Amino acid sequence: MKPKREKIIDAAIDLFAEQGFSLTSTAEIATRAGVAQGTLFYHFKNKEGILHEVLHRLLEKSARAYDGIDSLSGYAAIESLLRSDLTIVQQHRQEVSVLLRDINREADTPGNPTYECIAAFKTRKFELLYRFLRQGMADGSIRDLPVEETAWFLDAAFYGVMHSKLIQKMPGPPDDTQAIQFCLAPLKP
Amino acid sequence: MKPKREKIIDAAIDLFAEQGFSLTSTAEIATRAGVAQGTLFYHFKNKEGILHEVLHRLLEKSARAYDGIDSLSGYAAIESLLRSDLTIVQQHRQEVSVLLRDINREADTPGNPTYECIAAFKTRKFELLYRFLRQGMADGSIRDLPVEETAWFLDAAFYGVMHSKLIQKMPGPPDDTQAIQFCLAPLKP
Amino acid sequence: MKPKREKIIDAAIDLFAEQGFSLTSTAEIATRAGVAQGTLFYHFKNKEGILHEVLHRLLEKSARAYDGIDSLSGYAAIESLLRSDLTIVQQHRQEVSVLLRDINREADTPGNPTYECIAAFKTRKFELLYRFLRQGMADGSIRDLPVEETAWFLDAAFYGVMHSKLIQKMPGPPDDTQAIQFCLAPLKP
Amino acid sequence: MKPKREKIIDAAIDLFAEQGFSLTSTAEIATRAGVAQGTLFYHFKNKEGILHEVLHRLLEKSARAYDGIDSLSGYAAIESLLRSDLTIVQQHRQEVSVLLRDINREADTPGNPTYECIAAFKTRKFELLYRFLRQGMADGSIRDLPVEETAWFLDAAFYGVMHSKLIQKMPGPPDDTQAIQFCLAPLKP
DNA sequence: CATGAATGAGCTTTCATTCAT
DNA sequence: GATGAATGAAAGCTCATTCAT
Repeated sequence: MKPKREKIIDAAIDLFAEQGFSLTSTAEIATRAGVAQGTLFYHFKNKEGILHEVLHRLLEKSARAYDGIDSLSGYAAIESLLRSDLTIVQQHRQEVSVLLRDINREADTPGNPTYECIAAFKTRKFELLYRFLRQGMADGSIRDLPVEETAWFLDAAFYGVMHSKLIQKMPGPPDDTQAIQFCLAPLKP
Repeated sequence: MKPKREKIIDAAIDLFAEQGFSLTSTAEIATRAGVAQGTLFYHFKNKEGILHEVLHRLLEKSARAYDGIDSLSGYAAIESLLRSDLTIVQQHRQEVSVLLRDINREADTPGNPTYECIAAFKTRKFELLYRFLRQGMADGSIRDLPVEETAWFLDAAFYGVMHSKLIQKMPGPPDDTQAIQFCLAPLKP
Repeated sequence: MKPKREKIIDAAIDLFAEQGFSLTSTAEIATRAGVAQGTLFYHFKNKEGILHEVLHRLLEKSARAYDGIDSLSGYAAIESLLRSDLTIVQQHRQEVSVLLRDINREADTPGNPTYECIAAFKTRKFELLYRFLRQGMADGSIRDLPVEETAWFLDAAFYGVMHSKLIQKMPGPPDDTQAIQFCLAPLKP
Repeated sequence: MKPKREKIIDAAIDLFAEQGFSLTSTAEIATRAGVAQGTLFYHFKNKEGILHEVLHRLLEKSARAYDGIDSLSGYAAIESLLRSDLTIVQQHRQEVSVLLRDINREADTPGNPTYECIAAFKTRKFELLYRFLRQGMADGSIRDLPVEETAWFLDAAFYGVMHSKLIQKMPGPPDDTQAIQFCLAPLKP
């Protein structure tokens, strides 16, 4: 049988994804996981600790997935980066939903470990976006644009697309490939 | 002096925008508004009722602002629509922050009046997007694209841009005009 | 009918005196006071706040009672001071029990308002003890002794006597007058 | 290496002395002792059991130390008895702190083994005090006083002195010899 | 001997809401 | 119109203790 620690995480992911962090009670998590309330606090420091573990795992994996991207045209690298994110989303719909819901969450203040976790990931992502954008402008695969603002838009648009799809569940979304093409449209020379 | 009802709404807007709905207590609203706790429930059915009024006013105004848009090329109409939203954002930063924070909020379920309010606005917005996109493809100002998916993207990207700016407060955002150009890039023939 | 705030304090005094602060639950206080649990936290910031009010009132009264002492021989002044304390004890057995029990209590750390309250009282008491001891040595009613150490002993011995009587409930205590004579024995010329 | 049982007791003594019994958790004891939580309950029936062992050892030793006192003037015997206690305090500051803190503790009710332990020690101590006081009054080294009340005061004053010094940590204490002289002052003929 | 995962009763506190005035 | 005292359900969390290994 799965260890109880994992059962807690699984239950929490589902509940956080459906209802958000603050509307999910620890009692609910315990019930869904099939463990006693106290067991949550044996395995995790507090409720926040469960969220942290979920997001930490997700962001670690996301960041590692960026490592493979390389030696392409700048445009193709950007495209790969978005595809990499998309793959994570497909594999971890629920966890990503948790992230999207609670990225701008309560107590999400510098010093908070989860905040730092997210900030570190964002920093890494923007480093790559900057590098690839510059590379693309050099190799001609991307047209001339202000690097910082463009990276900002790519991140924001991708966030919006994922949020509309996973959280707001707006009907009639484009398929993933097309969504990426839309986001990348401003880069085309 | 301002009627207490308005003072409550003003207080609630600020607090919801800063902290989100669920982290703001009714006691906090009462204190900030300078009224007694009971007064909130004299003027509003419940806490949700305050939020509803805030969002209702905002969405009414946003929808009315769409009325002026007309008789342009399809592309220019879409651009006007986004500019209209942008104007609202500039005039009502705080209220928009509330909307963005809590659009995917607790109890946001069909039947809930606030949900219906948002749904009605979205329906109206998409109607216009569909019409203008078709118009633009007919008049040649927009290249040939699947209407529904494109509208979906425009809405999602705009949401992402506003969220990054107002809620996540990501550094280095493009200015408003450029942000709109980025969103509209896929439409260019 | 007594206001609920007072009923809470009365209930708390009895329970704290019997069981000590940390072994008394807020549920118990509420039940004994005949109010709902939430009512405690409407009237007091937290459980500690109730204790603070109890001790604050007691120490204020004790300190005020010192004001009458004056214009006697040093020895008689010291005696009056101990009698003053004794009168408070007789009038407020339960509250004094709370103080004796929890004077060396949990979280009783500088900065804590209750701690400061007790510290201020002790400072006042020692000021008087010092003054009266010096006066007594000058007027010959007290024999020559190191002032600081003697005051320390008077306070400690009186504490011990009250503790044995009220908390430890040791059998066979001397009557109050005799207890005071015992404490004062070292002062006799 | 020390057996784990002893390491647990050592850890408990320190923690109980610093924080008191009820504010010290078994988890804390286990950590400080470097053993697993379960190990506590292998060696002791429950948390109370650890306290019992600590106090039992201390009181045994204190009582044994009384055995040497004899064949002196009554006054000298009383003085020896207090000195004996003082020696124990010097050798076992921490354990004595535990006793002073928790002598009037939770669940300290007849029937409780720790209570009986303390009661037995007190009985023994008072037997000696009575005997020595009578002896002193007979041999003229102590002036005529009611035996029971005087013994009561000696115990209470000594308790107060130790409490002020070890627990309340009042500044400016007399040295040990002087403290004893103060306590004994009422006995002087 | 010793472990440590697991428990569940109990704790203090928060808070939206009610209602007599 | 407005108040504020009062409520009670529910929250997150602690902790002594048990038990299979």
